[in-house]
Amino acid sequence: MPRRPVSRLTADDWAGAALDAMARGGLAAVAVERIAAQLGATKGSFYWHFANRDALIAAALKRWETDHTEAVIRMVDAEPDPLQRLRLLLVTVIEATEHDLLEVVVLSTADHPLVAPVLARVTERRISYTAKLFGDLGFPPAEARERGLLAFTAYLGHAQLARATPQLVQSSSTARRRYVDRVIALITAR
Amino acid sequence: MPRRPVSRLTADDWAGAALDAMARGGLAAVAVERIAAQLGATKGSFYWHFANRDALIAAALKRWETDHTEAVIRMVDAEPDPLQRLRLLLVTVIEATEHDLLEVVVLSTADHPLVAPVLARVTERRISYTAKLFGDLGFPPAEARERGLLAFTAYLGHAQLARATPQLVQSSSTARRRYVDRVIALITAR
DNA sequence: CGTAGACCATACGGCAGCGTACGGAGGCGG
DNA sequence: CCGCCTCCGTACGCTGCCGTATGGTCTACG
Repeated sequence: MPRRPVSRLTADDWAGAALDAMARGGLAAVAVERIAAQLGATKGSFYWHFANRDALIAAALKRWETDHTEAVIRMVDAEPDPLQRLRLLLVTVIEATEHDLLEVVVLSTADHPLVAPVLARVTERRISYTAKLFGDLGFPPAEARERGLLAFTAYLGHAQLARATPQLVQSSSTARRRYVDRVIALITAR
Repeated sequence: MPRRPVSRLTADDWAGAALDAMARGGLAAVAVERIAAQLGATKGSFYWHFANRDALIAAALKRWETDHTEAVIRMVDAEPDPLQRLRLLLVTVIEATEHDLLEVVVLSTADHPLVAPVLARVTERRISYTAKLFGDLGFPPAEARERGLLAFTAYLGHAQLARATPQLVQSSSTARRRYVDRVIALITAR
């Protein structure tokens, strides 16, 4: 079993550093030389592990795709009560948008050719899971899908609003809870 | 009264061209030399009218701020019936996001230092107007504000969804109308 | 111990974009 | 007709970034 020396870097190290840079400065911050410097290496190392910059972006996005969405779904799905599941999901993801810049950065680059397909998959996965939650609440499939989509747009809108006017989005946990309660009340009304 | 010869350009010409470029390729497309070429001029002209690139971006954003938001508000405000006013607003802005890329481009650059303050002002203006519409419907001020904010996040979320997964957002006018109806029904429920 | 291969640093070429220097054209008043 | 002021084209330097070429170093392994 080969032990990896600290001085050597793996492709995953680069992908992780790329995600960090992306969270801080957007897709434009994923620059080979800058990340190399911040990693204490040079481009020579990078171009050994990756063909080009696009390959790095793709790797970072793949990691984001597998790590974030599925982890949240697994965590939420452990909650037994259907209504509490929905509430837990909304609270979790809305809270996440306030410290996890990555979410909103990916959103802001939706039209990038490398981002678009990943984002489309993640979005579809999230909406269908949310729709499933409404199905668990007893709504028929079509209706569940529609309400799930509404819940998702409420989430997206809140995330965007937090960026556009942070001062309007009170970040206290009670305020967040009130917002979620309001959304849930409206969106589960029969 | 000095007549302006066609060969000469004004600062407003540059701002307009910058908005066009921005609508097509985002903030990164607002490049001095590229816009100059597309305008049939060179940088020499540009740096006579503007100090630097940031000044051009600022001018373009100012024009967007004054032109778009107020125009929509004036148009919507001509509708006499309060409920129809709300419906007209939602239909108009949601439809607008499908052919007016500018909206969503500005959103996607929310964290840019030049964009942030403009976007904050525009957002606050829009939310407060939407809140006023709910006030017209008879809701008390605090409640109107809260519902206005919800309506606005529904709009933002839909705009983001249209970018993330265009295939999920049916662009037919009837589908759009159904979505708006659903949102209004939920959001005006007492 | 020695060699092959994995890994990386250095150096280079190229491109795109910003900003500056400067000269020239063209209208307009004197 | 002449000079001035406005406006613009040309040429240049600089920086940041991508990608390549090439040689060096370290490690596993025979």
